[in-house]
Amino acid sequence: MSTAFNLSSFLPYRLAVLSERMSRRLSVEYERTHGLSVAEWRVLVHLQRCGQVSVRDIHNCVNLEKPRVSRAVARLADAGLVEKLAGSDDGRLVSISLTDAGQAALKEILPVVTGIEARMLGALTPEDTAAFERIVEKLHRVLDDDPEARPRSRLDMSGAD
Amino acid sequence: MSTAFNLSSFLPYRLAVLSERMSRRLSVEYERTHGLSVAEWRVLVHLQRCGQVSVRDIHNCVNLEKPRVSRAVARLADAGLVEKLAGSDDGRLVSISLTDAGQAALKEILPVVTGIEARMLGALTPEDTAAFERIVEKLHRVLDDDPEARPRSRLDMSGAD
DNA sequence: TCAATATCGTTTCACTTGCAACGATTTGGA
DNA sequence: TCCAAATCGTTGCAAGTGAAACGATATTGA
Repeated sequence: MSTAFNLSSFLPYRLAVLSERMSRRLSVEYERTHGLSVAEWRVLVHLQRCGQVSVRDIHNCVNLEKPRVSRAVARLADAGLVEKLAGSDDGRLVSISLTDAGQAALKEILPVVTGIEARMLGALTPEDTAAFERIVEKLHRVLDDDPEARPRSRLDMSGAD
Repeated sequence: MSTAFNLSSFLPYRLAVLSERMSRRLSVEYERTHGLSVAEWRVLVHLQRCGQVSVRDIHNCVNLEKPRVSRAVARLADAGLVEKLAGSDDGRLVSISLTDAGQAALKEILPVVTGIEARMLGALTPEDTAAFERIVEKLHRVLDDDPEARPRSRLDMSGAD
């Protein structure tokens, strides 16, 4: 009775369960409509935002391991949603960008996905949303100070620079 | 400029990134010290709480697919941390319980893991913690009403019964 | 009673994943 | 200049994963 540990109120577990459920809900959507995986979805979104980027850039920005990015890009290129160009000045770099088909796909997916997010956010009060931001950031900060934790990618830093 | 979608402020993404980082931080701990995976860790914890249970029970309670539970239990049994007994009345059921070694392992791991959690919670004010609970529950409720979302396991229901 | 159905745990199969190693290219220093 | 070290993207490999199928056992209904 001293060691009564309750998994269902354990912070990391609660976060994992909610996150998995939410991610799954979304991925069902773009998997069914466009056959995209989570990694591919993230790559597309990042490309729309940043134009021409390298694998390394994507890796640094959307929290995906380098091989995962490489494979996601390869699949997207096969599907014609993305274009890979040999780097001009630096021969090692690969310049990745959206094709018209890729832009069209995103244009279809984005409203659906943001709609689902809106339904979630709609259940929260403005104070909730603000609190959520604050809490997520605080938890990240704890991990930032923990040498055993993975560093967080730059893009996930919330202004605190 | 109309479709300026920012992944890093997208709710499901933010949740996924934080959750992965936190889970990884924890799993590093019990992986290094006891060679446990996330699934195995969850099974152990559930057993400590519920005594003798079946695979199905675990599956329903700790958000793991059935095959994943089955394999986690098999590995734990090989490692001697868990005991599998043929069901007495119902021949299909398997009765799974902690061995002494399993209890000992948990006794070692739990303080470390709860310590990490405490460091996280320590960064939050009591209001933050309360808000977090409330927000997580609200988001779950939205998914509960979504027929496309996975149902949530009973144990993850927060009192709202 | 006995066949049809449901449930339990395991296994098969195809696929994904991360780590490490690799070849190719570039950079930096002797 | 030229070789060592670093960086980029890819791939080999071993392990993990989910969906579906499977054998075994229980339950249900005629």
